[in-house]
Amino acid sequence: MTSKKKEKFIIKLTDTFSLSDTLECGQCFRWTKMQDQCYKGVIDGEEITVESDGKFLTFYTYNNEKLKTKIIEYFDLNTDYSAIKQNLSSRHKNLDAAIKYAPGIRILKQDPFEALCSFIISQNNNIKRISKIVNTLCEQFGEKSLYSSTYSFPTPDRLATLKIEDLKVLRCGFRAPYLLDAFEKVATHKVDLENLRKIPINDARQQLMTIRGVGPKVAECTLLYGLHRLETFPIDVWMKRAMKALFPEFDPKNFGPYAGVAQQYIFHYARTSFF
DNA sequence: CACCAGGCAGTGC
DNA sequence: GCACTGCATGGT
Repeated sequence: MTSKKKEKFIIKLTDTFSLSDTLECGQCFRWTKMQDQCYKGVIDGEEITVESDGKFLTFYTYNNEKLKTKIIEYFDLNTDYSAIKQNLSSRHKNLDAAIKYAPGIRILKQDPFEALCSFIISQNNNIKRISKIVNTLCEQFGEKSLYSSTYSFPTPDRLATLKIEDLKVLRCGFRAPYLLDAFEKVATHKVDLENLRKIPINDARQQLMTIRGVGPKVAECTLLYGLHRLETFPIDVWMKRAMKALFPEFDPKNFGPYAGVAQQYIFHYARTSFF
């Protein structure tokens, strides 16, 4: 490992933002908490340490300032969340309560392939073990960072060369064949992830669900967290409980074009406060 | 020991 | 269409 010092960059925040709520609300699996409001992770293959006091977002990286643009993009800092939250708050008083509970949450713009694989792994699983499996996948098949011990998320081409026995080290059980099918379909462009950004949402859902092990929930999470399709609305066990308790007789359609953002506030509220 | 965890595929009706 | 079940693994 080369000894190289990380450089420091500062981004001024212009809207409500919570680093911890954004990274710990269940949408991502590869960030490690270093201390309060300080996390280490990987964006676009580069190890990054990020901290925030809510007014500034400070990051440390071995790369140059070009990463600044990527980080602003990753944390979705150019989107007007006050407008989105205003839109959502007016739709239901309990949604307003969920938003006020953790108003600094943003929907990350993660890599779509990483999101797809992560949420295939997430099925019938818990967040701690999902993180463990995703990190092992990176350590086993990703590229090691030049200056540190972190690994990038492996490429579809690399993963498509693997056989079922290669995945035993992941200890991901019945999900292994699902991952293999995702690797193959993405690598061969039978499922073209980038194309899913622009096509009609139901076509995108159908495309993803041609992959074994990808049902409505995993497809929805891939579209929301990997492709920033904010109109999607992943429903898992927590969301079912929350909908029943907080929004009886309320159709998810009524959450409008930012239903995915609503979902994230409700999910976090349900999981950490309400029940 | 049972039951659960950000579901899904297979089966039976 | 809808209800039910098994599924790998690790944690309570």
